[in-house]
Amino acid sequence: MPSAMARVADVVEQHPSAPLELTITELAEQARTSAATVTRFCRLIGFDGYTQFRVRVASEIGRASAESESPPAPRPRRDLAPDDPPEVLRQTLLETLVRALENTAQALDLEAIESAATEVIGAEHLDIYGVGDSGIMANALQSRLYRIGINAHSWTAVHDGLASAALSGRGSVAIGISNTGHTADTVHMLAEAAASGAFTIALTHDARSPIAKVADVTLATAAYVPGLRPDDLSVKHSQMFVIDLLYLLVAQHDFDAATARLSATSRAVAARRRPRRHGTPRPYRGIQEIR
Amino acid sequence: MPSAMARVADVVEQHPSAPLELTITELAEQARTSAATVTRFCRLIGFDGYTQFRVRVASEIGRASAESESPPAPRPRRDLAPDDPPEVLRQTLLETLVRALENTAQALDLEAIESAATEVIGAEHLDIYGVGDSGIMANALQSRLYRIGINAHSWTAVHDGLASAALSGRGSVAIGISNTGHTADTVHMLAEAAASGAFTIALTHDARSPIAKVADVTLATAAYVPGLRPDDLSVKHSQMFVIDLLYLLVAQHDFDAATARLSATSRAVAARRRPRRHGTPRPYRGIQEIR
DNA sequence: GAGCCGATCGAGAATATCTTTCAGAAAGAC
DNA sequence: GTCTTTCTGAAAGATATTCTCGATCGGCTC
Repeated sequence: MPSAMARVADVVEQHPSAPLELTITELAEQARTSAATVTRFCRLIGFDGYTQFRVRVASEIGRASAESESPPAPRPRRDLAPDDPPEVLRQTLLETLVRALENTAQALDLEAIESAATEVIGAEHLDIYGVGDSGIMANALQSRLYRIGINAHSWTAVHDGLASAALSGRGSVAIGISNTGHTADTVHMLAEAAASGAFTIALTHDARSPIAKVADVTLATAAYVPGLRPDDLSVKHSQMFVIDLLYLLVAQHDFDAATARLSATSRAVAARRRPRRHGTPRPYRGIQEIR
Repeated sequence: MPSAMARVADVVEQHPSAPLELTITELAEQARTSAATVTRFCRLIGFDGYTQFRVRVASEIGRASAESESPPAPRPRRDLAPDDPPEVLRQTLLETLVRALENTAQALDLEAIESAATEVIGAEHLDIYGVGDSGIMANALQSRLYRIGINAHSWTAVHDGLASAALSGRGSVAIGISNTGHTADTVHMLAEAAASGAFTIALTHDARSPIAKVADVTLATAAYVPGLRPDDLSVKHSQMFVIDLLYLLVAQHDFDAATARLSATSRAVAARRRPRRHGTPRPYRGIQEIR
């Protein structure tokens, strides 16, 4: 986030009720910036302007105070600290991840993911690019899609990926995965695929990053996050959530065929299993929630 | 109350959220009166003006909605259905995953994972086994641990894994990942490592499965789930949660060294990035939550 | 019934608040 | 290095809110 706007964010974070008491000009002074920047800040985080932002803040504060009066004391948001005992670590991690998933679900552009799913369904050829950690995600997506009959390939090395991208054409679809959206290799592969005529989909945290610029459709894996770092644990969960949903939308398209194929792969894998100790394996029943 | 003001009061009573959405002029129109009267009305009931009144109304509404939601509508647990519209799919998936994470956190044996972390920290040699989808998780864990200085290898092919397992000995640690706990290859690799003298850790959904029997420590990724199917989307999130926590516990052990190493890998990767468009990259500050 | 008084009201002026525009500065791309 | 793009605050512009003041109305007294 640009620094002047970040200062506004800081002030709001420090004094959540500031927007209620201050005019836009006063708030701007607090943040050592101009009213114009405050307006821009409100826009950036999704409001029409300062007034709407203020209304929302007021409503949140009302909500928070109502909740704080009722028993379940909301623990303050905590960072992970090096000397946390395991119980705290577990709880903090859980809360962080749950919040990340909720944010991701909230921010996800359903139209974008639907159109991505439509393209994937109609694809004659599907490449998935990702390097490093995102390469692992690329593999996960590939293996999942493959199992429901989508002829996907995942490429985690730039040379191989570029070769495949060059072979793309009309009817091809390419998905590039990059947390930061700045990973040169991935951007390169996706751009090459686009140049060859493929429909391109970017999966990234930053909807304004280079990879988003070369993509026809961008799936943001979370709302804007300042200071993203490569080891952020929640990032993977967010990415996987988007991948899950994409997979479900694709599988939905031809539900019966997808479950039949899953059943077949399941049987094939079962032969490599040690027998169960009790009960008989249940018949495959389709894409459902586990209990 | 004078009649014009009473009309204002009526409008507000009928549509409590009206002041949030309407300007003072619009609200005045609704009440068939003038803006001046609305201001007088706000004064009459004790506010400085329309803006303060609006803030208070927003806050009250937030409070009310918080209370009405208070028991966060325990929506009946839903399965994913083939004809769900995307909004429902998103929400159902979110709820499913959140529940899975909560269950996993709840069921996790902290002592077990602490002792696993201790062994990993002291390991001279660390093998991670997993095939299929669990192989992807094995890779994810390996890459994470490697980056904080744990000399880990992941093996996703049984022959290679067996070779490495055979080379294990005292001071070696082996982690086997298998959803079902019945994957013959993974069980085989872990058993071989155990036979060679390695300390063995199993990561599985089923604490009573074959893989758990050959392991010194078993980390259950959730309570026992009958009828596990390979495409269950929540399984990966649960596994990843356990992996995250294991990683954090290991990283905690030597926090400074871990962050220093992460910083180094981060810098190395940065060279492969396209430069950022604005702002300077923040210095690496350790394992913290993202905002 | 006429005249007076105070309460209430709305129109428009005055002010405060918010948004947009614009041009310079800074950062990034090439 | 140059050329873009992005970010920023100042000031203009637009809008929203409040204030002023004269008009209206109902009730009261004479």
